Formats: sequence, C-alpha cells, structure tokens
Amino acid sequence: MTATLMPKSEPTTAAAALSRRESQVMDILHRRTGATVAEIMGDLPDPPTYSAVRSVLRILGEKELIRHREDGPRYIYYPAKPTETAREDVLAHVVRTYFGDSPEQAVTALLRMSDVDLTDADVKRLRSTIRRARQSGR
Amino acid sequence: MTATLMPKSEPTTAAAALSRRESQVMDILHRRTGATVAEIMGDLPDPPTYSAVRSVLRILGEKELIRHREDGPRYIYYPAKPTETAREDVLAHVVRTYFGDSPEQAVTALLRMSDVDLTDADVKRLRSTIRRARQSGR
DNA sequence: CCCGGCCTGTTGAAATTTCAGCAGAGTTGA
DNA sequence: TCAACTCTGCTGAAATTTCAACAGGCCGGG
Repeated sequence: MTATLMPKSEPTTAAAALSRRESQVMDILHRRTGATVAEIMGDLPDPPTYSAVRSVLRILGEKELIRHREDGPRYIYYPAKPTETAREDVLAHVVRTYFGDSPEQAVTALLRMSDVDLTDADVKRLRSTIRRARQSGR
Repeated sequence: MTATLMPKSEPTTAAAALSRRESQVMDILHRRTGATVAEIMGDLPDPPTYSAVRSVLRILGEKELIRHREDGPRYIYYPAKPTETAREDVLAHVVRTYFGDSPEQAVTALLRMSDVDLTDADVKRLRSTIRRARQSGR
C-alpha cells in the first residue's frame, strides 16, 4: 500500500484558528450575547488595558467575526454569526475531538456530569423540543 | 442584595490559556489518544516543519500538559490528564459559554444536530449507562 | 461657555509564539 | 564495521500577538 495521500488537515471550523485573546473575547461575547468594552475587559482573565481590549476587537472586526451597534455613546459588540451556528460548530468540534465522533457518548457524558435524571417527562419534552426545532429550523 | 463579589473572571480550566498551535496539537493528541511527531505534523493545518512541531511539544511538556513514552526509536506523546477529565472540562466550558449553563439545552442541540432519534430503547440504554458510570465513577 | 470624563480610532513597541536550521545520538541493514 | 536514515535536543530569528500611549470627538455639569 503506497498511501492515498489525502490532505486530512482539518475541517474544524476551517478558517477559525484564533489567538488566545481573541478566543477569550469571543467566548465572552457568546456568553453575554453582546457586551461593551468595559464588560469584556472586566470578564477577561488578567485584564489588560482598555486599549488592549479594543485592539483585539478591531482585529476580530477585520476578520468579520464580530459586529457592533451603537448604544448611546458606546458600542456593543456581538458575534457576527448567529448563536445557533456557533453552537453547532463548537459541538461538532467537541464531539469529534473528545468523543470519537460519537454524539451519543457526548450526550451521556453531559447528562452524567450534570446530574440530570432524565425522567419520562424529560424525554417527552426533549422529543417535542427537538421535533419542533427540526421542523422550523430545517 | 449587594453582590457577593466573586472574581468572576474565568474558571475555564483555570491555568489553561493555550496558544493557537498549542491548542491544535492538544486537540490532535486527544483525538488520537497519543501520536508521534510525524502524525501530529500530518494532522496539523498548514503543517510547519518537523522542528516547529517539536518546539510546541516541548512547551506543552514544560507546562505539564503532555507526557511521552518511548516507542522503540521515537516518542509517543499523549495528554497528561486523563481523557475523562478533559472531556468534563471542555463540556463544562461549552455549556457555560454557549448554552447559558444549561446542560439540557446542550443535550437538545446535540441530539438534534446528530440525527439521533432517541427511541425508548435508546433512553433505556442511556439510563443504564449513566447509572453504571455514576456508580463506578464517583 | 468651558472643563472633565468617557468613548472610539490609530500607531508603534514589547512580549510571546511560531518556526527552521544544525548538531548529536541511536538504529538498521549491508 | 560502516553508511544512511530517523529521531531528539538546542538555539536563534521571523512573525504574530498583545499591549499601552496618545489624539480627537461627544456629552453633561458647573
């Protein structure tokens, strides 16, 4: 066998590959679904100066990963892509990286560590939620 | 209510905060549960030289995030912490960042996007798996 | 009106990350 | 034994990331 030489590399999120600070800021924006510079700075580990945060935001803006709208005198920054998309991307990545591409395993781990008991009622609710989501979502 | 004043910052994995390449390499090691330099290099997007990969590995080693064992003439690198721990950490982070700390929502999204149908049999299996895991695991 | 505070935009430098080249050790097979 | 090959250890430089200082605009209070 002489090898098929497929690039394999990575479909992770393709263009992703953020720097450390960039990731931290994106995480914060997702958590808060929008935030001011001050809020971001406050949530950042080892908060740098106001200016430093703004630099990161500028870069993220250039990469089209975030947008901002004006809120009176200041800006509110938020992720450019819909939360739903981000969620799917990150879940796909996690499942692939940590659970050998098995969503079932991921679900199991999730339920287990979150002390959810999964009663019949829960299951019922889950099913209908999912059905509804599938119907409208795609 | 005057606030409890908890540092808030971030418990992500506490000391984590890896650089871009470091993250990529860690991901690869988790996916493959151990790999040689050549394998890592092959999986890396925009593969740098052999030496470059080794540099990253050295740094990760200094941070005690990976270990290696000898496999004949070469090294096999692997995550220092047990996979189970890494999984919990990453899931906690994802749930917190993207699902407002609601594991249920995460489970829903996971099931939905993975085309799992969640039959009664599945539920039954899930329950017993979780029970077993809880029993032995903690 | 004018001052002080707060916010954004921009620039350039410090710090870290990323990378490649080179030297030496070990292994394999002829 | 010797030569070819592969691998690790190390060092220094390029590239990126991270950061802070400064300038200008806007608003509210005195």
